[in-house]
Amino acid sequence: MTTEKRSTRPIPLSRDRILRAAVAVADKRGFDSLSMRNLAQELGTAPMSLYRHVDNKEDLLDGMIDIVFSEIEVPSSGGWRPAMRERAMSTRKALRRHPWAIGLMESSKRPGPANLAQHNATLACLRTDAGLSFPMAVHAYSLMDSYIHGFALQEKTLPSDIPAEAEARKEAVTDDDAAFAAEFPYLAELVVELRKANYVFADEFEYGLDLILDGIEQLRKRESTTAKRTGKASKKH
Amino acid sequence: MTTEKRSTRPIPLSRDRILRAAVAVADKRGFDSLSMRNLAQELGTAPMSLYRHVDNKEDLLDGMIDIVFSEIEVPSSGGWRPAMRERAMSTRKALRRHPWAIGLMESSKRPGPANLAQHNATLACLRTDAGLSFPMAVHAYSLMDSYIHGFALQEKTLPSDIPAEAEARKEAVTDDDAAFAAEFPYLAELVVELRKANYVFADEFEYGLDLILDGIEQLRKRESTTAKRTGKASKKH
DNA sequence: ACCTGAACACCGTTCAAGT
DNA sequence: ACCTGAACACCGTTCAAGT
Repeated sequence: MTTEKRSTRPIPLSRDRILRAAVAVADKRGFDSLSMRNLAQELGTAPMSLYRHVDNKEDLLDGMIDIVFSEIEVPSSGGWRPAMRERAMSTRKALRRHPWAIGLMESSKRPGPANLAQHNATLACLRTDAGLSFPMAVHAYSLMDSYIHGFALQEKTLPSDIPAEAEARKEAVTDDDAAFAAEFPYLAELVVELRKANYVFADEFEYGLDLILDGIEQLRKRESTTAKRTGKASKKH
Repeated sequence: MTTEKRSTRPIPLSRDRILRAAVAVADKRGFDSLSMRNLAQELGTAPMSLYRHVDNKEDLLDGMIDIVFSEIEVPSSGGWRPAMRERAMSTRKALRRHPWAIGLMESSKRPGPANLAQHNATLACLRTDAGLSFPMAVHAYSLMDSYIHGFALQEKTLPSDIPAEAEARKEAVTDDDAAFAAEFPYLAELVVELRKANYVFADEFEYGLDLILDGIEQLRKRESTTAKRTGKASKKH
């Protein structure tokens, strides 16, 4: 009897359950098809029932975004470089799982607890483990996150693993193959070369990431030698 | 009389006029408030009249995006580095003017002529002026565009010129200032330091850009010495 | 007091009725 | 043949009517 009752009204609605369902819908059916009505149906309730646990759709999105942040590994100890590298890889993986979050993670007017914890831990890593001055830590942070989110953005909309140009050309072919090659010779080369090399854009990520980490490493060295030269005045900045 | 007639039916509708009006609406009133109905009203026509010049809303967006591409300076000759730098700055400026374009420029399934010309010229610059091998040119391209678009993405949604954390903290203050500083000490430091330094996020762009250009410069050097060592075999790759 | 169906002001797009 | 108003299937959210 208790079982029967449970099957009729399975699980009580809660903010957490709503948020997780919303993430699942956005992942599975795409962000555009996530609507309050749609979500309510998924949960077996009326659309208006959601508004008891969620202020409005913006609030719903804020909650969803913090779930994504909670899936990103906080930079561990054991050297700033592997820690920052791991964080970058983890962020990219999370954004691959939840591509709809890419435009939204930077905005969120009232960042959730996971968001704050993630940012705090990353700053701690750059300041303490990497030993960067405050302005340098901000430079490094901005640079890395721009790259990570920008890469995720490019990756999101690439039709397959072959860049958009390849697709473009495939359509242009119907018009005039030779004319395309004449007008855009370097794009034509791109298509041929990428196909020849069995290119996968996804592999590009680590290449750029390591180049950036090298650059930050250079900053560190430059800064620590300056610090030695100018004495403890450097600690101020 | 002719004047009177012209004032009643001012300018005939055209694809170009529709696209420019759409860009203006998105710039001025925000992307979310750009609707076919809204746009038609702006142009003084019925919503359905637009469909004579535009397949659907997706087609409209494709056209708008190519207008943005047309505003980006094609990399000029005179050294790969200033050329690529100029292109980056120009792209960032265009994305600042049209923030709604950020998520969309990478996607566009059928890239427009300005898009193709821009990509072709950039590849030409990397291959010919910078003298990079094909795979290295792709690395450099992916890296730069990830950074540029990622930065634009961060910049778009930052409430003011002060990072989101500052705003977050401002709200957290109402709760408990000391508790926030205890839980997120590095974020608390961030807020204090940024305010002290009169920090403007916009200035961050060139710092990261130059670090990346330095990295690409390194790649070039490494590649040209390898080329010397291994002879013309390097030309193959 | 709590919950929620109907209603409102919007969408993009189809389609048939008007010229 | 061309153009376009009404209509359709959707939105997020308000609000008053139901319990």
